[in-house]
Order: sequence, then C-alpha cells, then structure tokens
Amino acid sequence: MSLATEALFRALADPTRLRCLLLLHAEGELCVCELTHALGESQPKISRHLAQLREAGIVSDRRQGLWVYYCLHPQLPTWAQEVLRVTAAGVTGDLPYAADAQALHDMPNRPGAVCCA
Amino acid sequence: MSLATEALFRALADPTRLRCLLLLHAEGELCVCELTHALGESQPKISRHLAQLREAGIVSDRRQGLWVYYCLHPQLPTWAQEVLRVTAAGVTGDLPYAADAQALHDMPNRPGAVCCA
DNA sequence: CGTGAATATACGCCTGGCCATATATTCGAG
DNA sequence: CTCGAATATATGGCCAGGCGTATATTCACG
Repeated sequence: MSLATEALFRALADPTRLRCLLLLHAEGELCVCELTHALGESQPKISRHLAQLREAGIVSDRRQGLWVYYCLHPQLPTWAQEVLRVTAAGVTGDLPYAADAQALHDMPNRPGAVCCA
Repeated sequence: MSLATEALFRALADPTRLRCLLLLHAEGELCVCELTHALGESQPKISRHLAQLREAGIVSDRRQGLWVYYCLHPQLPTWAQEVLRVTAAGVTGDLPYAADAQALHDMPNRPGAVCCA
C-alpha cells in the first residue's frame, strides 16, 4: 500500500469520515446500516463517504448477502494505523466519538459482525 | 489547548500546510522567508497558510525585527504532536518532504534561527 | 521622515467537495 | 419472477476554501 500522505488527511478532514474510521478502528468490522445508525446520518451520505474511503484504499469492503461490511484496509500502512490509534486516544469533546459507539451498541437487530477477514 | 480534532486534520489536508508543519516539527523554528524558499512557493501563499495555522492554534509566531518566526505551538496537545511525529516518520514519496529540508539547508543568507522560546 | 525589505491582508475568480433528493442496483425470500 | 430490504450512484445546487495579483503594514536604517 502506498496511500499518499495527503490523501489520508483529506479523508480524515471530514467529520463523517473521521467518525466512521474511528468506529471501524474500535469495532473491527461494521456494515453500512450499523454506521448509519451509530452516526445518525442518512444512508446515502454514509455510503458516499465509505465509497471515498474505499477508493482511497483506506477501508475495504466485503459483501455478505444483503449486507456490506467495511473494515480498515488490511494493508493499511503502519503510520496510518498509528495516526488513527493516536487520534482515538486523544479525541477531545468536539467529536461525538463516545456517543457514536454508545448508539452502535444500543442498536437493536444488529447483524452479527465478527471480525475483518 | 483544546484544538478540535477536526480542525487539525483540516489543517493537515492541504499539502502546503502539511509541508510547513513537518518542516517546523523537524527544525523547531523558521521564519516566513525560510519556509517560502524551502517550499518554493510564493510569499503571500505561505503567509496565508501560516495565518490559518496560527488562528487554529497549531503554530505560534514571534516577531524579531523584520522577521517573523513560527514554531509549533508550545501547548500543542500531545496527541497532535504524536500525529506529526508519526507522519514525519511515515511519509511516502508523495510529499517533497526531504527535498524541502534540503532546499532549506541550501538556502543562502538564512536568518539565524535558534529555538522556539 | 522616507525608503526598501519582510510580512500581512484584500479582492475577485474559480474549482472541489459536501449535501439532499431521487433513482438504480443487488440480493434473499417466497 | 416479483417484491422488498440494504446499498450504491446520479443529479443539481451551493458554499468553503484555494489561488494569483495587487496593496497595506511594519520595521530598521540613514
């Protein structure tokens, strides 16, 4: 994976994408409906941002029946993983990070996510 | 320093600002003309981006005679410093990071930068 | 003061990127 | 084959933000 430095930061610059990535970093693998519910955003919005992340090589997707599961790209460069780790550890109150995770876990009828293959 | 997570990444999303920050991270303190020369960009362009970084609380400036020196803000949160450190260590070839540093050191008549007070 | 060097700001233009809405695709169930 | 659920894409509008150029500010020096 080469992943341009600038490309990662452009991806992280949008709050919706950043929240998705932090959730994926913490949870491993999530499908679109879970992310939609956790962030409380519209489905097309989430889908569009996930497509951007996919095209940038930051996440990878896996279709399973009706659901599409996303996870951080397995070959994501170490430095990029480090950026996410450090960010997750240091988020201030400006991002609803904790609330997103809470909403995710409170979601009824979650499709059974396992782990990113 | 509170520095919103999103604000930092928006700052890093522009290549000019990212290059400035990486140079400041490596060199400690630099004046506008040094950055202008190192990046090979126009003076107003550098100045405008530095102003944004200053307003975001990411860098701080110090006037000394005719020159204005910039450095990473002394109270920059730890996690933000970590992001810069990790990034500097992991830059791929897409950013002229090494070339910028080279151009800086090759610059004639550099004002004597010391260290960020 | 007046002049020139270093830096900052103002202005107008224009592209990129975000959004909401609507529509297309894909797939399992029956 | 049809239908509905989950997801993806297309379209058009809109605004943030980047750029170059021109101009303003600030300061050392004589």
